[in-house]
Amino acid sequence: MDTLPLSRRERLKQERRERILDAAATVFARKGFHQAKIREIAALADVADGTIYNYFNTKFDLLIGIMARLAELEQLPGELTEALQRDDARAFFVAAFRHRLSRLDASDEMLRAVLPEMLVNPELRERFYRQYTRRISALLEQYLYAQIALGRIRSINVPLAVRMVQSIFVGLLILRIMGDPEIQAGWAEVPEVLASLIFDGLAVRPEDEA
Amino acid sequence: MDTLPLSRRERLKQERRERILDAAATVFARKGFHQAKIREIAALADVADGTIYNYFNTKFDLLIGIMARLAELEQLPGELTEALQRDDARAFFVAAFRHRLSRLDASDEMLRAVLPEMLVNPELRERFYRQYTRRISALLEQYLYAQIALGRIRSINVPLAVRMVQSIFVGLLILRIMGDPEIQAGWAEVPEVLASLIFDGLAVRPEDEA
Amino acid sequence: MDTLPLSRRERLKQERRERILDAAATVFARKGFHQAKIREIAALADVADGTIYNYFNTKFDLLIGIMARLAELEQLPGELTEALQRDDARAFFVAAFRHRLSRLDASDEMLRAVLPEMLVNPELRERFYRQYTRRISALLEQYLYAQIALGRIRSINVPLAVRMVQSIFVGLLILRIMGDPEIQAGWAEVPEVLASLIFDGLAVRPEDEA
Amino acid sequence: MDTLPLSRRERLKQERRERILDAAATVFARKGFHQAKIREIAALADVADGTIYNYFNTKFDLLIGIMARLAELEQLPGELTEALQRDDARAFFVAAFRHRLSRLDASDEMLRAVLPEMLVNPELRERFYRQYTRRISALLEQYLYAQIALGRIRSINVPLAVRMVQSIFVGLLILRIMGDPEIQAGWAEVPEVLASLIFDGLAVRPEDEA
DNA sequence: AATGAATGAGTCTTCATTCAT
DNA sequence: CATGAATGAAGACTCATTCAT
Repeated sequence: MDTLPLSRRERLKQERRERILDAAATVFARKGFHQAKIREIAALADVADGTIYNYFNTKFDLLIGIMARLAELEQLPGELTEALQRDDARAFFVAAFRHRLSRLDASDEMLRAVLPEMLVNPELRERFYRQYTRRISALLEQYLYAQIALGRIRSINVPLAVRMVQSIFVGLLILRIMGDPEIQAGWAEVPEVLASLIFDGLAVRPEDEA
Repeated sequence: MDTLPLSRRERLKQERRERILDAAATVFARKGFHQAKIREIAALADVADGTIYNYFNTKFDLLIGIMARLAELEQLPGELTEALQRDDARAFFVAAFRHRLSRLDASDEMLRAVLPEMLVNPELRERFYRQYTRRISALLEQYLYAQIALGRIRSINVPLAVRMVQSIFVGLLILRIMGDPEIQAGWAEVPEVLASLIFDGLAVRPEDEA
Repeated sequence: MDTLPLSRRERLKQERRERILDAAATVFARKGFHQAKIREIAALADVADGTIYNYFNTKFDLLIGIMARLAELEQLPGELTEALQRDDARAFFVAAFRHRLSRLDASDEMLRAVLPEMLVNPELRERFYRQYTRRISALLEQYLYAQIALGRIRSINVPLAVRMVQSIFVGLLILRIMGDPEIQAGWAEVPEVLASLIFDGLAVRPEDEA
Repeated sequence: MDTLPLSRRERLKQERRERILDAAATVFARKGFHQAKIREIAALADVADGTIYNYFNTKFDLLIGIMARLAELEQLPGELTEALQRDDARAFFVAAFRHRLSRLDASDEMLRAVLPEMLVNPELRERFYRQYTRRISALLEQYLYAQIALGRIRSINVPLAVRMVQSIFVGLLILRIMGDPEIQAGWAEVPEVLASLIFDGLAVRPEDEA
């Protein structure tokens, strides 16, 4: 966000901070927060143990740092807004799903780092919810309301439907972490199948029977 | 499973084992595996620290024990098989969803205890996947194939669709853990909305427009 | 010592006590006092853990019990007294050495059980010294003085010489515990070589040179 | 061995390591390996408990470290080689015995620390045997063979005789640990009496009778 | 007396954090 | 600021001993 010219020293500090966060995300994702040792993170970031504490007050703050980054990544999806204009509602959904999946991919490591601890730590949980989950919910709600207003999708309990769609993404992430082979093999097809499921529904339609 | 009359001593041991597992699930769910202290679990189970080790070799084995219980709970869903016979496919889905949600409720604490650590521990993950996730997937796949064969739902990529449905439940569980207020408020309506979403789809239907 | 007829019950108790001591000696010898677990001893003695405490107050008392047995074994060596009468002093020494070595063999397990802990525990050490080491020293001193009086061996610092001879046996025991292959291979020849060393000496004698 | 100038930090680390080993040897010698608490060792070495683990991985490794030191002390005995040249075989033996006894004195605490545990722990035993006992045996054997070749001592079963001589030293060490008063009082005379015993033998000689 | 499960004090070891250099 | 060794609090686990049955 800040693109002002920084002094060389400032820039180095910034870089080092990033290196530390990267390392932390990697190690947290690999071993979990509690199994991860500061020493490992320091080694991976190629700094001394103590140096980490010049950038972060506690090990926990590393998690907070990672989460902040995650939130940053959730930029306004200009592409989506564009897609929204298009006529084909189904195509929009496929695009939207694909977009979110790619986001998941991009932040996969960070999510793996943050998620498990979040389930367990109320403070982290609340932060995450405020900075991340709720934002996305709000965004999705807007989309749905808009689509409904445009007459492109049926009227539905929007807040709940949004949670379910979010649930799917969260759940997919977790099934993937769990190593489900079907998910891994079919990852590329997920957006299409998801659209088929959610947009078309499972019900047999008159036209299908035709 | 074994309902033979046990000696008094045997019965007491069985009970104590259960009390310990209950306590472990509660504390794990509340604080997470690593934050949970054996002493807390012992206190809650009203036994001495050492007693726990007469029943479980390590703290980790408590987690395994909880997971085994979870798997046990996944009995054959006789009710579902019944529901399957009914004509109304949509009603079946609502029933099925309601059934699974109630299962989630019943094992909520145990799931909260096991899930976070599972995301982080490969051994646990694999066990859970084998004992729990995969079983449910298989069950769901059977249902879907059967429903398709009966012409009650459209043909679809079954394995992937099943993962998505599972994802929804996993995701709902997690959103609920995260304390999302909409989920909590609308929990009772979830089965219906879910059916509407997945069975009917979001697409505007000709008849809707009528 | 007590050969009075005991009641059946008394006899069973006596036997059980012996079984426990045997088991303790075996396990102590194998793993050392601190590594040995009461449970192992109980298992080997084929009694319950708690039963051991009906016979001995503490684990340490098992060691004391073993030591008492060792002391009992050190009976008056009638054979030696006989040998003492014989003319051939050298033959006497060989016999005496052989006798003591066989004693070592007989109480090998108990010695292995007691010795290491003795080096470390002053109470045990003192007991052992009083009950065992000092007795043997006294016996040996008598022999030596007698032999010197009979003109069969040279005059020498008897107390110190006795300690050295004892040292040899203790040292041999330890080298054997350490698994020295030469000792093990040559064990049978030890008495002869020892006599050659101690009785004849290493010095070249005029008659040897002849 | 390494006498290169070390950085200040390196030197401090070296010193601290030595201090820890010293403290460990003292406490082990006093209480035995299992009775010794890390906390005591740390207190005696004037470091924090955790610091010990910056230098040694386990408590057991302290024992290994002590043993390594013991082995280091067994330098080539230049003095002995000299003594070997002298004509008087008996004087050589006295010198040799005195030398070894002084070695024992020097490493007394370390030996007390290591010996009892060695009798009980196969790994330690084997290490000690390889690094220490066997080396000394080999050295002694060389001496004896050389002396025999020089015609200064009688031909004898060298390997076994060497074990016996070693046994004496081991045994003396143990009798001393046991607090035998004669040994302690006569310690200074031991080399002479030992030479008298082993070199001259106990047998009455013609010249003695003269 | 025998049993064997319950007890809980005791200890090694880990590792986030501090701080002297 | 970077370093990395020192710190010491914390906790899982062991096992001799007790005691209800």
